[in-house]
Amino acid sequence: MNTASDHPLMSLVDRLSLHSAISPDDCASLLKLPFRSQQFESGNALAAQGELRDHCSLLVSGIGYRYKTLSGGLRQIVGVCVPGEILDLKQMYLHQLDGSVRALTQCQMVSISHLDLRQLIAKRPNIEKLFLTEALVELSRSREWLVTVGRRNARARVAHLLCELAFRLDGNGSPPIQSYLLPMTQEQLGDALGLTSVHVNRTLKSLVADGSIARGGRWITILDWANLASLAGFDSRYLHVKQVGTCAV
Amino acid sequence: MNTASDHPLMSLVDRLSLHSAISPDDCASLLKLPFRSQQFESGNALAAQGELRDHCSLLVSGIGYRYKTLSGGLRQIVGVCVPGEILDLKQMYLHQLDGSVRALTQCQMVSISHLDLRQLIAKRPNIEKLFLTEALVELSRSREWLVTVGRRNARARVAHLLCELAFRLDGNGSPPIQSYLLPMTQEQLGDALGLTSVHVNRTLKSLVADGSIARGGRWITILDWANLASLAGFDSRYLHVKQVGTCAV
DNA sequence: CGGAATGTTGAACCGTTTCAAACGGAGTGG
DNA sequence: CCACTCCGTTTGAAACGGTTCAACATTCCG
Repeated sequence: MNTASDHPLMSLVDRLSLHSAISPDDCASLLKLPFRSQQFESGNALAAQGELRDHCSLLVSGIGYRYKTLSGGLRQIVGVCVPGEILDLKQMYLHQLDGSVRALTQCQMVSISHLDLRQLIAKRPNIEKLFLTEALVELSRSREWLVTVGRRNARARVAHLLCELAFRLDGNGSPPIQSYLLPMTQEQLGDALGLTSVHVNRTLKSLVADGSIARGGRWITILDWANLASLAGFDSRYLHVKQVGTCAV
Repeated sequence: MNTASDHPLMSLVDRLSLHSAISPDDCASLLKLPFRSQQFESGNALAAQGELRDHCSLLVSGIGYRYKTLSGGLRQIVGVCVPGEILDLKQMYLHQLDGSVRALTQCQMVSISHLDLRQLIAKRPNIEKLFLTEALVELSRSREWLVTVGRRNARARVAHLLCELAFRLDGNGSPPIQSYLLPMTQEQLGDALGLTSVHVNRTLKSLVADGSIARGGRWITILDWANLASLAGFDSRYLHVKQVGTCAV
């Protein structure tokens, strides 16, 4: 089900092909890009250092999160990053970065120079179209997240995030996984959902109480997908994943 | 200060050039696109009808808003649209639309066929780069909005939106305007900020009470920009507007 | 083993919502 | 010109969802 290959850039190809058709030629030329690889421990900032300034960062394995910090020290997590995502496209096109990215789990990241990427795009403009498509999907996720935080109550917020993670954590467009290791603390869940870690805790317990999920440590099992999804108001279309499996919701 | 031209597509060129450099050739070829124009009254859905299905919609004048509706009837406004914005790029690249757009004021909209646009892009790939840049700026705004709704209290939320509107409503990259007609009802403000219209009302009054703003009907005057911006935690960089004026904040 | 980070629980508190009623202005028809 | 209606705004009082603070339990990790 997953494309078998240990080439780091294959993660990018896999991800792009979730949302668009990608030609063999485009794929081949992407895989020819020069890159430098780095490892990051959980909790560290996912950012290229020093001489890699004019580079794009690609998350190859592991999970990360995007966040912004308020002056008062409050933090809002604005996105979860999965393998194949380019972490700082914005910097390449806008020469300015707002927000930061950190590793939730141990991560492998790859740096590709803007120059190489621009040369590739000049030769194969379709690559830029793929990037645009990715940006639009990310925008779509961001807007749904906004709905979650703005208009859903705590139970629906937590449920919605659990549903999204079930779809995204294995990252190959298959139906939602039914059981997974939550990659974030309850405090991070709170920062993502606009809640307190205390209230996230109580909400998780209430979801367990009515049998929607089961929980062992950070291990989440979705016991009743239909119930959880309806409670969350979850409609997977906003993820814009070309359905390959047989997933109703 | 505004580019003087009554060609509808000039609004697009103006907007694109807020965030990127745009060559005279690209500009000229954009202006040659065939289009069809439509008017919409305040409150109406901004969407091309029937035979204009495979078209992109460009907002030429007026203000609109994007929103998503929950099953329970609750609504979250996820963006404000100003002239020059393409309303449904997503549909062109992802063949699927989530969310809707409505007119806040009377709007002029122009439709451009996907086919024409694709042909233009094939000839001038740089146009796609401009669209990508726009999408990234919109993503940036969407994330800041998420911070607003997730982690700011009611006063900061309202203040932040007022600051953003001061920057965007006249739409040509100049310093924030100090006085403007709020294009939305308090209920719409609430739907945008994840608040109740009742509480928006009280919050506006409290902003008036401490002298940050003045208000006459829907007319908003920012009396103390520094105060309002600091109260909101507003940092205009997320708008990614190439500063032309002399604006500190 | 010890210490730090994360998770859990209770009780009091507070920002925001809810509900309900009244007010104001704009537009319409008599 | 008045009466009427509609829509948005304003105000008050009560209720609620979520926060805060603080203490304790647990897990993780060196």
